[in-house]
Amino acid sequence: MPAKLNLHVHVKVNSGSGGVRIGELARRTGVSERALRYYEEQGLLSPRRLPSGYRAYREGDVAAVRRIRVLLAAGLNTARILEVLPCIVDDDGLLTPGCPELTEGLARERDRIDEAIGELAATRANLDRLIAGERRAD
DNA sequence: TTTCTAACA
DNA sequence: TGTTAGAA
Repeated sequence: MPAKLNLHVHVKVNSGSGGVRIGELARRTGVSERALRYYEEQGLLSPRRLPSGYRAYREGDVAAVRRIRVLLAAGLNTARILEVLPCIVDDDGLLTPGCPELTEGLARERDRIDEAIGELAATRANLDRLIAGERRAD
């Protein structure tokens, strides 16, 4: 039998209400309200405002926040995420580079991390020697 | 009760 | 990012 690929096209658009408020979005994503407001400041989210001044998020923002978290966890800063987001393809939670140039850019981010790891490893080695009371050979 | 902005013992 | 004060 052919591979079973279940494509849940949850086209669940907004419920009739005015939108998701920050408290609920925070609960549903596990991200603090503080962080959600920060993402907005960085241009990563742009909820509309209710006459009360309260932020009204769209249902899709739940997934948007998850994407942001994945990217942050990958070491990208908010500025980088802002420019990279439009090239990201989200297949039900699976994020993949949508543009070829993005893949290259991310590979360089990885190299940058490798360098950092190398420097930390060297620093740790120096610390080990210091702890062991190793004496220089001169 | 919830959210908002602004600011930091 | 957390936390918090003061207001709506």
